[in-house]
Amino acid sequence: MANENFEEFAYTAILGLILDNRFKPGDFLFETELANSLGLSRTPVRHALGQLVAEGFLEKKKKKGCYIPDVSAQDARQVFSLRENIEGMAAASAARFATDDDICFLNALIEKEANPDGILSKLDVLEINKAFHLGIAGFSGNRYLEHYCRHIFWRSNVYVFFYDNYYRENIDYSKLKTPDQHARVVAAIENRNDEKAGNLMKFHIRSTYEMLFMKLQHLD
Amino acid sequence: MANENFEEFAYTAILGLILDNRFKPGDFLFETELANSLGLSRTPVRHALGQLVAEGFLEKKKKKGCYIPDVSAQDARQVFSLRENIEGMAAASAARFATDDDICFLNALIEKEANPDGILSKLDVLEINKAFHLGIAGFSGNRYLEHYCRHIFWRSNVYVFFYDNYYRENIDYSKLKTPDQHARVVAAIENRNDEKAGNLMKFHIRSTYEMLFMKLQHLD
DNA sequence: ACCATATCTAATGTATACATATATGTCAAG
DNA sequence: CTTGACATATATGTATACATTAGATATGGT
Repeated sequence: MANENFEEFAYTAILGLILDNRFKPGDFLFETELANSLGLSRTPVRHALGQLVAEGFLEKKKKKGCYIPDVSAQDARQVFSLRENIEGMAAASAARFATDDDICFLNALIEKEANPDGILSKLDVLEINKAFHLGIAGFSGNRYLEHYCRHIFWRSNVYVFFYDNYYRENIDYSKLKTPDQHARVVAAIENRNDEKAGNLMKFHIRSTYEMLFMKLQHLD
Repeated sequence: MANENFEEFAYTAILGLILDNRFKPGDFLFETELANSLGLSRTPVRHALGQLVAEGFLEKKKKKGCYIPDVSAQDARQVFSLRENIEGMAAASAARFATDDDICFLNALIEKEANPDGILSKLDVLEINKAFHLGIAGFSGNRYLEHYCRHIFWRSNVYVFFYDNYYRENIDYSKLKTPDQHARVVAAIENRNDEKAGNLMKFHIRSTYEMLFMKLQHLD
């Protein structure tokens, strides 16, 4: 990945800024400002913003700009209800189509998740979580389903980033129940039990949502 | 939608060209060429292509360009298997959340479908079909699900346009089984039977796929 | 004839100048 | 004090010129 171009650089850089809590929901991301701060022209920045909008990570008002999507309890319900079903499908499909290599990859992930060398930074956790969810999406063997997973994953992460405890306080991640839930999904995939894999994934996502739920009450 | 800008115009225009089979799988879509033929500069065209790539309609090679993904029996399977589940979800959701007005709208559609005044042109059929599927998507009450429905609907229509009998020969549309299947879905929604609505929609889409299936064999 | 290497070309990648629309603020009328 | 028309600033939308590079073609040594 040494030869990434400015568009790709801008894309990851902007994503990094968002994950770094540099913006709050509703904030606009100005092309000019980003271009200056990244030392680029507006062109690649604009392209990157377009991708982020297409992927659902940002929203856009015509002739106004891109902004961090506004959050509401109702929106969260829609997002997570859909994510539950979409990723449930992906996990079930992965249980049927994942190769042995794919499953090794997932097992390596949950091993690192449960027994990390050293403490996991927030960025590490994001990386692992992303690899897990998008990995399974990819192993579903359906490129369109993978695409939807990617979209709804990022969209729901707006909530996770801003309301999940782990991203606000310093908690020992490996002690949370998330790694265990991940492990059980992978086990079901390894056993080629598609129905169980789907249901465990749905449960995992619903569990994440319910953890956020109380913190979202005030949004209604 | 009178005030759409050039980026949106380019987006729909390019989509139209693809659905019109103006390119064959593997063909590159050149920015310069499209810009000239649409009477625009490369900038909005490039943006539109970026969206289409982000949405999975096109693929892209760095520094080379965007091209039509391979059409194949396997791809059709992926598309329709996903569409079945996505639109199934939407129909089930619509059975719970559609307003009485929404249901009136759907009933008017199936009435026009079963008893058209005069013969229905291919474009009429497309229009009705679009209104039915995207209508239900909208009545699901989930804007993200609606977005996915819209996407997979158009993507699957690449196959429908070129392999469905109705679009190749002159058949009396109201005598096909499609209108009846539509009607039964609407009835289930009207009865607020979400599970049945979902299953009937899945059946309808699977039925469409199976009608195409034989004609797709040679693609493998 | 074959393969490696140099050259060329056409399309993408990037910067920049300019056009246009939205939001905000000002000011006068009610 | 509120309201509405109008001016203005600012950020997006668009066109265009230029830079870069992947792939095609030509070249030349074996």
